[in-house]
Formats: sequence, structure tokens, C-alpha cells
Amino acid sequence: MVSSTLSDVARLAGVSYATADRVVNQRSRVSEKAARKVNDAVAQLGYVRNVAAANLSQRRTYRFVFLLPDGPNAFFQKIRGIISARDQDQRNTMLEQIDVPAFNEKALRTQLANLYGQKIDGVAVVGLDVQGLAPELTALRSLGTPVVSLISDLPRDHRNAYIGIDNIAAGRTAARLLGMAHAGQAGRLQVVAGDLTARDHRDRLAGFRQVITADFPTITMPDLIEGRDDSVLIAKAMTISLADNPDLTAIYSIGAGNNGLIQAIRAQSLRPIVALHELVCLSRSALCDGLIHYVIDQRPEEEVDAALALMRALIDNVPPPPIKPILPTIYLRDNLPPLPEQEPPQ
Amino acid sequence: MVSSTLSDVARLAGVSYATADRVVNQRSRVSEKAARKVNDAVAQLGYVRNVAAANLSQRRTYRFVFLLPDGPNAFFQKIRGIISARDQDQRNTMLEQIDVPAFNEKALRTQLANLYGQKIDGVAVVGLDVQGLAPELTALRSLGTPVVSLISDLPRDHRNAYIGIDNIAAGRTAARLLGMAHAGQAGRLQVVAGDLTARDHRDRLAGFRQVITADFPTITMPDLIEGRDDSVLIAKAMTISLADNPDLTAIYSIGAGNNGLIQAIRAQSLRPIVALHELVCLSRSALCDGLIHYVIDQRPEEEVDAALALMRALIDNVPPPPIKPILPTIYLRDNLPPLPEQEPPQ
DNA sequence: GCAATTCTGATATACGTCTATCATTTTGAA
DNA sequence: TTCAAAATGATAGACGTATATCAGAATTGC
Repeated sequence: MVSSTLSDVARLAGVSYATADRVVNQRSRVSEKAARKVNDAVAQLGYVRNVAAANLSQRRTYRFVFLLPDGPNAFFQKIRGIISARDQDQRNTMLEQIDVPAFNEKALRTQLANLYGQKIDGVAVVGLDVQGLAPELTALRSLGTPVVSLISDLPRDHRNAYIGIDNIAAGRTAARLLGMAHAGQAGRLQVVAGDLTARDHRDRLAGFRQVITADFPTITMPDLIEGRDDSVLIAKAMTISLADNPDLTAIYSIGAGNNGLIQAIRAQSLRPIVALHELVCLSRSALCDGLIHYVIDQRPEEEVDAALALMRALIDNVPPPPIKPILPTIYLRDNLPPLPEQEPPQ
Repeated sequence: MVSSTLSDVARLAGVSYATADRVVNQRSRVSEKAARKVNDAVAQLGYVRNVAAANLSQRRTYRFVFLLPDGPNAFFQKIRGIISARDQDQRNTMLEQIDVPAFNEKALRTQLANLYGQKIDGVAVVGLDVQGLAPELTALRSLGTPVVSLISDLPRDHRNAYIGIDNIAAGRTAARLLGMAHAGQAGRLQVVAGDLTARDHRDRLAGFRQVITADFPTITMPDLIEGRDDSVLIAKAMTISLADNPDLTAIYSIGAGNNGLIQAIRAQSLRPIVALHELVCLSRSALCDGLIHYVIDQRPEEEVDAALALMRALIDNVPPPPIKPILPTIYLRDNLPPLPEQEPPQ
């Protein structure tokens, strides 16, 4: 169980420490024979680099950059807060946040290009499902900088990993929750999406429809509202829908702009069952007030932590930590996380 | 942002490295004046010990002991697997598991007493809500060994922290889920508990009743089944209940022994809505088969990780990591975690 | 066989901490 | 004032790794 050192490896391989170092860190040319001996010894001893010692010797600091969509979106504000908090309490890690105009391929390209050649140990980017970013991403990664997509994926060939939820599963989950709340009765269900060109919205909608169609066929759906994540637009459209559909039993909001949705509901007497995404200030209080009923959250803390752990593993060239997939989490008013920072235990 | 070292502290305080070390590590007597100077310097520089360097210098290994109830309980089997996995991939951490007869105060006392005087850096114990363990716990902690209660709490004065879910919230959550699945209609709901002398079962039941009484008054409940977490007992009692209550709309199982519950349901044609606790093999497949509908899980991986992080922080005398409270998590058949180990990304 | 090249070995320094030792200074009590 | 006791300073070695340098060995080409 006692872990072996590179000196142990060198001794077993019958070479000097310097040579073993040259092999494992690919420092300079080494004869094939020596390389083989060293690699065998590594395998035999199960040697793994002591990252703590290595970082100490180098006074290593990690510099990771997050590219996040700008704008007032409460969810991304929350993400920003989480990143800042992690930046605070990690001693050897610097986290930078760069705002990029939302849904803007060209702006994202420009920012990615800016990163090229800078001393960066990893990039986490809220992706766009477009091919146009390929050159910049390839350039970055060819320099050894890992790129992970966060929350919204990039084309899979152009990033090292995706950290985010399965949005089809999220949509299915919403459908099941709302469907079961009908207890077998018929119902009418309004779906509000943001922008169906966005991959995550499309996926959620697809998952949602799968389950409603298959398992709750007595639920009908009026035309989908495409609200562009815009509160004002959504408030208007939702008010009209509530008037047009006095038999409305449920609402599923796929994207952002839920301020408008909640306003529209509050202004009416009808109280449909509501499911929406992301636990933020607004959705939390609406949940407590009984205006909405289910919040499907993607646990942004876990996503940020997973992204950090993964980028570190990739840049350290160490086996990545077990990827526990981020699952959509369901909040009711009864299992909300406590709001204020808790005091330390004891 | 560049973190300062103990040498920096010593220099600023105008004392030698040795003295600074004596102060921060309480190594030997130091004059009050010197101590004050050093502490001021620590505060001024925001010095925090570099745990990685410290551990390296000492070849520090952590030895943590888990005391877990024995028996066939699938949930604790899962916990055991998680602990073993963590033991594997932590290079400087040794995790030991000791089985203790379940719900047995005397056996637990004996095991705790055994630990006294051993070189242990922390104990995580699935607690019992009894006062009788006080002497052993106090003895352990007086030697500087932190004790955290896991999943089931100890009296709060005798442990450093509790890692587990809020069971009242868990019960409330179950009630809300089942209540909403009635869509305002009347219903009849069978509760199955294990042992109401156990704190967690009492708490879940209390939370459950709170919500049903307050928000779903049209749901009635036959007498509670006390199944002692025993499959056979539960299968029998549940079969009787299903026969006696042909209008049964829902079931909430608070504890273990769900094998019997599921058998009883499968044997009948009635298909009530079922909520139960802990995602294990059995509950997972029953969920997929549509025999049960909601699983409330306490994310044992997170609990184990939190316990480890906390014990490390306590023994290192370092500010404990932000405690993210473990929340009851809801699984439907649509948001289940993938079963097999994923292959690493890329 | 000789020179030029490539590979290897030996060793030193640094990272920040802990531990230990020993000499020196300061303190306090007689 | 004297002397033991207490407090402090100075320093060295260890942990495992990265990096650098330089001398010596092995290999290659001609």
C-alpha cells in the first residue's frame, strides 16, 4: 500500500533517477531500451506521480479561465458567485471569468483566439453547438490546454469533456413529475421554451415530449411559447395563454426569463402545476409561496467543482477523477438547501 | 494573492522560524509577547499552513475508521463499496471498516473502547441516539481524535459533526410527492416504518405527517405498519393491508426491507403510487419496472466524501470545507444515474 | 579507429513544512 | 549578584518532485 517514488522506479529499472525522470516526463530523447525498462518498472510498482510534491517543487499555480455568457441571467450570476468562492479558497488556483455576449458565435471565437498563447492551464466554456469554433478550439488544445464545455456542450470532437446534465433526462423528469401530478386525469399543459436553436432547450423539449406522449396521452399541449428567455415577452405570452386556456393544468418552462412567467401566474387566479429549471432566488421564493411546484436544478456547485477537478487532472496528466455524472435534481419546497452560509460544525 | 510561508510570518513578527513554528504548532512554551507578535503576523499575512507541504514532510498518512452496522442491508453494502473505492484511490489515506451489530448500544461501546489509544485520525460512526456512549466518545475526542456521526446522529454534544440528511425534510418531501400525485382527489395511504425507536425513522414519519395533515387533508392513513426493516414481516403485513384497503392509492416506506414490500405489490393487481428510501439495486429496478415511483436518496457518495473532508480538516486543524448540507434527492425512472462505471472522458 | 553525436549518471538546488539538536540569550527566584 | 530554568535562535535533514548542469559512457557515421 505504501506508494513508491520515482527513485524506486529508477532503482528497479536499473537506471539513474535522471533517466527515469526523462522517461516519465518526456524531457529529452532516451533510448528505447531504457524507456521500456522504466515503463515496466512504473507498471510493476504502480507508480503514480505525487502531484502535491511536484506542485510544491514548482510552486505550481493553476490558472483556469471560464468563458460565461453575459447578461442578467440569474443562473449564470450564481455560477459566477460559485467560481469566485472557489477562487478564494483554493490556495494554488487562480480562476478568471470572462463574459462573452450570449449565443454569439463570433464573440466566442474572438475570446477563444485571445486565449491562444497565454499561459493557461485549462478553459471551461459554456458552449455553443456550432462547428465554427473548431479552429480556435483545436489551436488551444494543440498547445496542451484542455478545454471542457460547461452546462452547454460543444461539438464533441473539439473539447476534452462535457460537464453538465443530460438535458433529455431533465426534460423527461419534468414530464414525469407534471404527468404524475394529474393522477390519471386529463390535462392541458403549456410549454415555454427560450430558443429552440439552443441544443439544451431542444433536448429538454424532446425528452419532455417523449414521456408525455408515451405515458400521459390524456394531456394535451397548446402551441409552445418561444419566449427567447425574455421576461417581458414571456409575461405577455403567458398571460394570453392563461386567458385562452382556462382549463390549463400545468406549465413547463424550459429556459430562463421565469420572472415574467411567475408574474403572469401571480396576476391570475388559475393555479396550474408548474415545473421550471434552476434554483435561484426567484424560483426559490416562488416555490415557497406555492406559485410553482417543482424546480429541476443542475447543481452548479457540483458542475464547477467537476470542471476544476477535470481540468486539473487533464493538465497534470493524471487519471481523471471518477466522473460522477451530474444529474438533474428535483427541488420541492420541502427539500430546499438552507439559504445562509451555515456556521462551521461543532 | 501569493500565499505567504511561515518564514514570512517569522520575519514579519521579528522572531526566528523556530519560534514561529512553536507558536503556530503549540510545540513548547513560548512567552506571551512572542506569541502575540506571531499571531499578529499570521493574521496580517493571512497565513495558512500549506497542508500539502506539511504532509509531504511527514509522509503523513491518514487513518480513518468507519463503524457501520452489519447485516444484509443493501444501503450499507453500498456505503461499504464507496468507502473501499475511496480507500483505493486516495494515496495517503487508509480507510478501515468495522462492522458493528446493528442497533446494539453495547456492541458499539465495545468497538469505540477498542479504538481508544490506537493511532487513528478520525472516526466516522453510524450513530445511535443514546446517551450511553458518552464516556467512550469523550475519551476518544479528548485524545484529539475527531468523531463524526454518519447517516444517523449521535447526541450532539458527543460528536464533532453530523453528516447526513435532514430526515424531517426527507419525510416532508415524500409526503409532498405522494400528495401531489393525488391531484386533489381523496386517497388512502399506507405508511411502513422500520422501528420507531430509531431517530431517523421517527423524524421521517413526523415530517411526513406534517405535510399530509397540513396540505393534503383528504388523504387518510390506515394504521402504520412497523416492519422492523424485515422483508418477510413487511411482505406479510403489506399483503394484508392491500387486501384490507382495496382503495389504497399510495405507500410510503420509511426504512429498509423493501424487498418484501415490492414482492407484495407485484403479487397484486392494485398499483398504488409508492415512495421509498435509498437507491439500491432493488429500488432501481422496481423504479424502472414501474412498480414504485419515487426514490428518496441520501447520496451516500457525497456523505462519505463529506465525512472524509471533514475529518481531514478537523485533524489538520484547518478551517473545515464549506459544509454543503446533504439534501434528500429524488429519483424518478428518468433521472437515474448511469449504472456502469463510465469510461474516462476523451 | 576516430570524431561527432547521442544517451546516461551523478549531483545540486528549490519548494514549505516538520522535527530535532544545540548554543545562546533572557528571565526570575534565591 | 548568581545560577538554574525558561525561552529563543540558528541550522540541518527529510519528504518527493522538477530542473539544471556537467562529466563520462555508449553509439553512430565515415
